[in-house]
Amino acid sequence: MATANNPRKILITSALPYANGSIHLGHLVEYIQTDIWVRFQKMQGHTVHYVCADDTHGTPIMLRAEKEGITPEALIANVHKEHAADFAEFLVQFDNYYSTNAPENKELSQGIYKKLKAAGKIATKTIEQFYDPVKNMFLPDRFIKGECPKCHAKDQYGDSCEVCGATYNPTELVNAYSAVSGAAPVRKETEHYFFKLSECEQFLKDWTRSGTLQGEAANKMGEWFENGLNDWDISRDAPYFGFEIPDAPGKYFYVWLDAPIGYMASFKNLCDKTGAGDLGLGVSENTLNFDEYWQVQGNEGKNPETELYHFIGKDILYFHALFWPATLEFSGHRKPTQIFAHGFLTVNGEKMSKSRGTFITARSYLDHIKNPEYLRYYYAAKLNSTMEDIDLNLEDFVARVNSDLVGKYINIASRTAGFINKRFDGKLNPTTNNSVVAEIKAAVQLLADSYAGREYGKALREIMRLADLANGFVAEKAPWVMAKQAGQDAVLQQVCSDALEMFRLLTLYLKPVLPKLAAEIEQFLNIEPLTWAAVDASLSAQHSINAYEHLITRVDAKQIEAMTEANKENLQATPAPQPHSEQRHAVHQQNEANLDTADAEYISIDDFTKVDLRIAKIVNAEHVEGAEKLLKLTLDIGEEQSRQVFAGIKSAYDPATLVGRLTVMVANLAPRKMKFGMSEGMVLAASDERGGPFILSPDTGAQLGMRVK
RNA sequence: GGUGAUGUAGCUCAGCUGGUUAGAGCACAGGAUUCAUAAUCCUGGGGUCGAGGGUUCAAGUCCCUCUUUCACCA
Repeated sequence: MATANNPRKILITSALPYANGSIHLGHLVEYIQTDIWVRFQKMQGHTVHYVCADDTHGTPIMLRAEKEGITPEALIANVHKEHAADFAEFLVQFDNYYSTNAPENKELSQGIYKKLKAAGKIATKTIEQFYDPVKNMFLPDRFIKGECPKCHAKDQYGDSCEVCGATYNPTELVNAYSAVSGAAPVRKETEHYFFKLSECEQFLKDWTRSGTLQGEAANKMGEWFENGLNDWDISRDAPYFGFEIPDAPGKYFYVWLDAPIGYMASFKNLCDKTGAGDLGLGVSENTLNFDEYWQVQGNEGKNPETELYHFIGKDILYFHALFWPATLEFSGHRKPTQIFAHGFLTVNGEKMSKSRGTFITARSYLDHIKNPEYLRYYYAAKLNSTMEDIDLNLEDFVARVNSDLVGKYINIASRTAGFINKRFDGKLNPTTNNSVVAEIKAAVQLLADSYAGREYGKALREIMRLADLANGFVAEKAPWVMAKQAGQDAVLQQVCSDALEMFRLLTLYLKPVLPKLAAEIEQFLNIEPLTWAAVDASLSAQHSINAYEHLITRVDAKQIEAMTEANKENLQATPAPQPHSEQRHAVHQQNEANLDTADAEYISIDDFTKVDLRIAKIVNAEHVEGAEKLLKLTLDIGEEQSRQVFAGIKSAYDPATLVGRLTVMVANLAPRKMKFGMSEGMVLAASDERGGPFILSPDTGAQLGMRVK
């Protein structure tokens, strides 16, 4: 283990926010989670670098800039300024907040691409994509709109319907049109560059199981492997805002290729800035060495000298646990030490909603609630190491902040500092060997472990339990009684000094979460900035504290109301579409390579006769262990061997009632290997949102094996 | 449709490898206290741990079925 003399060298990142919108409370879960971890590690005395950047490339940004009549560069510069200010006010303390549209990133992206190419991991393939013939550009799915094929709601996106929730391919949209020009999209061939992810399967299987992911995340990855990995489409055609691919004019890197490389670029930029002060002095201790953090060192590709951690949302696990490590591996770089995925934010138990006023931007929070540390505290109280979603319950938020922070914690100082200041001129007594102080100190390891393990909720529960003890101590000693009695001065001073020592320790424990408040308290207590090692110190004899000024105020529920009201008003002004998840977007990008070409509205009779429909008798039906929706059916269609078919009808049928029934099956469907065995056909059943599934039954007289046509 | 999660007091959440009458905070009720921007302390009411079945001497905790909510994929 690293010690204070041998600090660990840690590079930490949060996911790059897209430069196409404001930071909102959902984003902040991640940045606050990461920042707390960063601050904790720094308090431990480790060498920590926390970098991030705006993710600036891609079609949405290009089009938005055009719409606003400015260059993409101007757009992302504005957004960068806004994002940086939001993060700073929420006390998210990056060591560097950069941009993916930077020379370092261009050089690194192109360099990595060249190495992947040299390693034989790049291929080209001609694919067909939707093309806007008026705008003369290829269209990502989300820029194709039309009527929902299921409920026929107008103006739905190419991947899913926001009215009925159906998901589909853009090809299924009725009367599709380009969201850019309104023209009907046409299909057009184009050559794309692919990263041969399919060849990286073994490496990735090993890597995802090597302790780099949370258990749930590793399970999730197993799912991808079962389906087999597809090659990853990493190119886009001009016009595109991004980096041009070397030796491929008119072809650009897909934004998701250069986005994670932005982690490296931001760090590179930091190294260069840091190194500038050491010109001519050789390698100073403060000089950051880029290669030390990114090149493979040591054996087996592991890097024992430095650590690399990525904090991400569970929606982009795919990119960080598959594409990213593969990209690093085959371009000769080190891989992340661990990836920490967190869940999403809900507000009052539901998805953030503009109509309910719960789609709250960082700025709006600051305008109404003012104090960012309330949100940091509340999130921390809810956060753990899993990928579960966390809920911001606004009523609970008010209650928790007021009772925990104001009522319990700050109150300890508030109720005792007055005596010290008024009666003893700010002078403290040396701390006795107080049992409550001892218990608070004894929690140090548990708390360190909780923070390190990202179990912030557990840490804060413990801290609040300790705060309760401190208040109990004050209530028991009743200093206000002593104050009225003669000859009790020394005891009074001692009790209050003890209470302030408790307060100091609690402040230390809370500092990763509440850094600004902690700094104010350090000033009040007249002490050096608290580090984790300061647990062993104490407020010593004859130490003087400064006058107590009220440190924080309660939140008024009216502020919350005003905030949600204000955000409801925003809805009228900006009818912006609900942002699509990055995951969905990106995976559809990938699937574009696999689009079926034949998609005519009519099929010929020949097409139909290809389907061999038969009357089948259900000779057996049973539950499948481990399957949530499947029944295993044994079907007789008059052949020598009966067929085994897995059907997703468990929700509607009890197996016992099915045995003996006649139904209709597709007899010539290619057998498919499923998790529970081979499925050798398909049973027909009707269903939609009104109910189902309902399996088909032939009219009386039909015999098993008869052809349906 | 598949997969990964999830469902514990009014609200937000703890409950590790199964083990005494299921916990906390908030809210609520009663009492104490007045140092503290009505904060604090003590006591109390409140839960068939999503439903059903099973394993076990013993299950919130393990297994099966159904179901809720969320996410990813098809």
